[in-house]
Amino acid sequence: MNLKRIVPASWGLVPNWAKTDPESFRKKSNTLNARLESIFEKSSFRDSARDKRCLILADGFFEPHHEQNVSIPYFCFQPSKEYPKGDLFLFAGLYNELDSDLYTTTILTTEANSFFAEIHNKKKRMPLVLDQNLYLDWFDDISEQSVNEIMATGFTNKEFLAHPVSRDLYKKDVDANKSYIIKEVERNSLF
DNA sequence: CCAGACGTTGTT
DNA sequence: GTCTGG
DNA sequence: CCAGACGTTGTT
DNA sequence: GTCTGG
Repeated sequence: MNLKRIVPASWGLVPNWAKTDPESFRKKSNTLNARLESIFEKSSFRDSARDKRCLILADGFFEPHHEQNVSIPYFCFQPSKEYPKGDLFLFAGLYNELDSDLYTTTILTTEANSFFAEIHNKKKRMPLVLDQNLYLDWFDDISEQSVNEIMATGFTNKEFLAHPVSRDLYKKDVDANKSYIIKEVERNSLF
């Protein structure tokens, strides 16, 4: 049985071979996300895909919705009875240890399901939000095949909601956690 | 073969 | 360290 | 996203 | 026209 614990990690996985100079690695390579279709092939992710899988806590995220050549950010969240404005969920991700107790991490992305394809209608990708029933399996010492199986089928069945938010989100240095940012904006919404 | 990348997303 | 690109 | 390529082979 | 690279 693996030990699981919640630890802080910096966003942007740094693989072992780049540990000597993480800053220059991150300048050249954006590892904020990893396409799950290729994590076992990419040199930056392969080692972590084998034995450093993790889950990342969140209560919402933004996806761009394109309409008439303009991008409108949508706040996506998972309401529950207890937390109608957005309950916690877990992204499937990979991590690596830079130094003792200093971690870096990345969030897996996959082809959007029908709900997220309507929102993220250009690239049609979405983060892999893992089904509760697979949290433990994800940490196990499992084969590449099993990992692929979990990734292919493991997106949560719980309902997501989404609403448009201010384009201020795209301004430099804006704090996406400010309440006005996640507030729904008035517009002729598709949803 | 050797040099260079190694990654994803899409606003300003 | 290993793969990709020229 | 926009600018630029759009092709193949593999030695010293 | 479409893909690739930055």
